[in-house]
Amino acid sequence: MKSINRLKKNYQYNYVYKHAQSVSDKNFVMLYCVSNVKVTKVGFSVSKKYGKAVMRNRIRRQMKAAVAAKISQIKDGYNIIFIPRKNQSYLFAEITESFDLLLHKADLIL
RNA sequence: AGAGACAGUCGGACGGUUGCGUGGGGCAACUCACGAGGAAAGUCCGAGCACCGCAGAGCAAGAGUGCAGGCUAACGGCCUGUGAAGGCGACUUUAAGGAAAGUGCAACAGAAAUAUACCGCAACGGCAACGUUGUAAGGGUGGAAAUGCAGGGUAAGAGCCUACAAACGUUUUGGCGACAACGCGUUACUGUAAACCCCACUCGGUGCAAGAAAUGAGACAAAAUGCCUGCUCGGCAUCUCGACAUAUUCGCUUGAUACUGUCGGUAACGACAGCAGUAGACAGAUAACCGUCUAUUACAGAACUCGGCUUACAGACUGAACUCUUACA
RNA sequence: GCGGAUAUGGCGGAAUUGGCAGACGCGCUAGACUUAGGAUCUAGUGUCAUCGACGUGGGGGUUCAAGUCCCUUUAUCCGCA
Repeated sequence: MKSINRLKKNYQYNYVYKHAQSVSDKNFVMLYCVSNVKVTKVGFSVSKKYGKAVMRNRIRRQMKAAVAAKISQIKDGYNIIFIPRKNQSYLFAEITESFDLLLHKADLIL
């Protein structure tokens, strides 16, 4: 995942939280909104309640890997945040499946 | 053979595809090197470093430490000892100064809780009930009742006397010392300091979001305001200020570094020589998937850096041959 | 990163300087009253092998005695930026 495709600043996250529409399934929540830049930026948020640092890092990396595989298929000009809901570990395939579903629901796939 | 005790190590490996961070090379495409832990954790201590001018002086308050000697940059850490407690033993554990400076507290029970005489025992008086005196053996209460036990002694008793033991004080000897051994004296002074306190020693504050540079916006032309944690003294800054905003650069990683050997030391550790490599991000890299190895791996993720402590931990392994029990020779 | 607080029956919340743990309120259970329900009144209500023992988030320690003092640990909450 390229550095340009990431959400970086706290104010960027706050903007998305304020203006976002949300889509969710039983495992993940996806927040998205239209950006004023042409590039799509993706961020990940894992709460402290999810687990200890190792658990949080692992789910974040898996999510990153899942998004990196599809970044070329996603429409340009959106800010997206993914949040895991449950306190459990996932298989990589489950994550990919969920993300596909969510992106289709939100109609962000080219 | 069984059961223990001690010291320590590792903590997945290899291959494939696709990726990430930092640094080097290259005009570029790209390529090369390196890339989490023993606890990175908890934040319980100690330092470095930075700023508060130097980190200052005195007083007060507050906090911490508490057997001895040593090690260390320092420490509340470590080592070797001493005492005490536990274990048949190898060995383990230990906040272990002062209760004879003072204050407080000790419920209930019990006659009495730091001072005493309820029952009792004995003598004397009395017909008797009982009284007076002596006593602290025995009884019961309690965590604790003027050391325990045996003999002598006595009206009954009592360290009143003696032996053994206990506690305390002390001469001598040994030890750097904590302390130990022997002798002598005494039998008083309940416990609690992890209650206040006393004694000895230590401690200025804030923390890398410290702080320095840069850019931009803004404010003020004011001698009073702010800072050095309370008070007193003493001092500093303000003709620019400047975390108000940006998060661009620095701080940022080679350090009281690890390993190996020799020497010194019981050891912690030190000296010398050799050799080894070096995460440094800023929404934050070290990954995703697959295959093989019996295999779905424990606890767990650096954020300025070190030294400790504490806590968590699947499984695998090593050393010295240290103790006890049983069997056989 | 730095700093602070809390934890007691089913719930809220007491317990003085260490001295009988569960005061008080809510809830729950049973009974009374009522045709019935509500309200009201009365009694009970931590666990167990029920003499008694164990119980204040978990584990140790000091003390004759610990909810209270000390150490350690877990969870939750809050503050600074």
